[in-house]
Amino acid sequence: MRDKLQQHYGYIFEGPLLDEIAQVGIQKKASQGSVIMNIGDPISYMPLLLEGAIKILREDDQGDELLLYFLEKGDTCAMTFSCCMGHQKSEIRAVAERDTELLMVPVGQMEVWMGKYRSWRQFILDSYHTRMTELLETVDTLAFMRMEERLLKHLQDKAKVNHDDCIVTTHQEIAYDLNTSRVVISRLLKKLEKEGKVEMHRSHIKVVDL
Amino acid sequence: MRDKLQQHYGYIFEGPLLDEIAQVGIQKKASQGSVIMNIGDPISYMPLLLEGAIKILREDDQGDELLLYFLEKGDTCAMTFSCCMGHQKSEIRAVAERDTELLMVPVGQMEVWMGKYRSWRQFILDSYHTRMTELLETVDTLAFMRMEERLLKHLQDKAKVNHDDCIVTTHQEIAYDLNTSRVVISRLLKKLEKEGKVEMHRSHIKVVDL
DNA sequence: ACCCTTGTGTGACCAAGGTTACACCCCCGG
DNA sequence: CCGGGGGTGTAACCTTGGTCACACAAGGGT
Repeated sequence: MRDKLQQHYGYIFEGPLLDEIAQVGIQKKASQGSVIMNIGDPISYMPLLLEGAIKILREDDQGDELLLYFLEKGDTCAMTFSCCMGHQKSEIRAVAERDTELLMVPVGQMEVWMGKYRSWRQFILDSYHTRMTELLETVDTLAFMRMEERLLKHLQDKAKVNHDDCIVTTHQEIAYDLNTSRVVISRLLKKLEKEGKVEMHRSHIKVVDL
Repeated sequence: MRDKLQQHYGYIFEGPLLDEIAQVGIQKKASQGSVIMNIGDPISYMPLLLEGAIKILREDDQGDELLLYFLEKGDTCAMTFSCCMGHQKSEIRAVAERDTELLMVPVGQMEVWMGKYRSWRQFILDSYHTRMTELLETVDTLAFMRMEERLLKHLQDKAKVNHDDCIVTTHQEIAYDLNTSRVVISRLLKKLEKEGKVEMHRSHIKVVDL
């Protein structure tokens, strides 16, 4: 575990901080599809990604879902800081996009390290910046793109985050992520296939146009 | 100016920091409708709002606009920090919603105060948190609400930020903010009027249902 | 080999909202 | 007092995407 910490965070944090993280951090594994954090959950730990990928979802009161963005190793969930300061409850859902290893740090440490380590402050600010940018991109997507473009972008993003141009999923799953219906996704996928941008097979899709 | 600083930021920042801010800050006035910061602008100052209100807009490459949120006195533009760390260029446009007074702080100071003042760090994190929450709300609006609801929400938000249930604007302006067309806004406003939620007059709208 | 579950394809239809075109009204300036 | 520009109302039409219904196909278990 210390290896992976060193590997993904070694160039960000100074030695003593890495030691502290390793000391207080609780290792956790999440298998693909499992819910790591749900909307309304109280937040007591902040996750650092060591391995794998996570997708962050938003849900409204009718249960409609929307994918916000993916997190990869080296990332953390800036939303969590946010929540530590505010309502203390999660505003989002985090689901393991594939098998994932996390290091859970008690939120109390955040404050302490904030005063103690310059690199931690920088890390927090960087995370906020990255997350802000991702959220902005999400807004752009929703505001300015049509469903067909959103779909293609989603497939490309998903391929990137899994390092595999072959996406194992169903039309229904995609429909949930994009907050639309299965029929619409089937329709548009067909269109994208005719345009030569994807290849469809049962339960998996190959993205040609990456 | 020092009065307003004390008034709106006095309870956040300690005395010495207030002094420093007053010392290096450049006072600036922006009259209603003027562009305070544009997309692509290099960022060298961070604005603190002393008086008035600002609206933050996003634009795509086709020139389509979308209002992200409003800022009021006591707020700052978290996007600006973001930009200070990243591309150095503004990702958004800021327009004075009404006559506004700003205090422009050189971005170099941010780093310095970050190490020096605990209250400044807290302020920056709080700002990020608030902005994050607002952006999330924007996403919700786009993803889950229909145009009629978005319109009503927009009018209510605008009324709040201007402390006036009577909104001076045109249908075209609203259409720009919501990234739709004037015709659609006229149509929906008529509907809202019939439902007793607003009253329409030439060049101004009264929000009944606040 | 048969069923059953899960995943897909498709036609028909509907609703929201975008587009075009044009009439009209208010108000201000000459 | 009349001409013109900005603001608004509305009909007609189109496109996108959401809904419903149902057929069919692939693969796994018994």
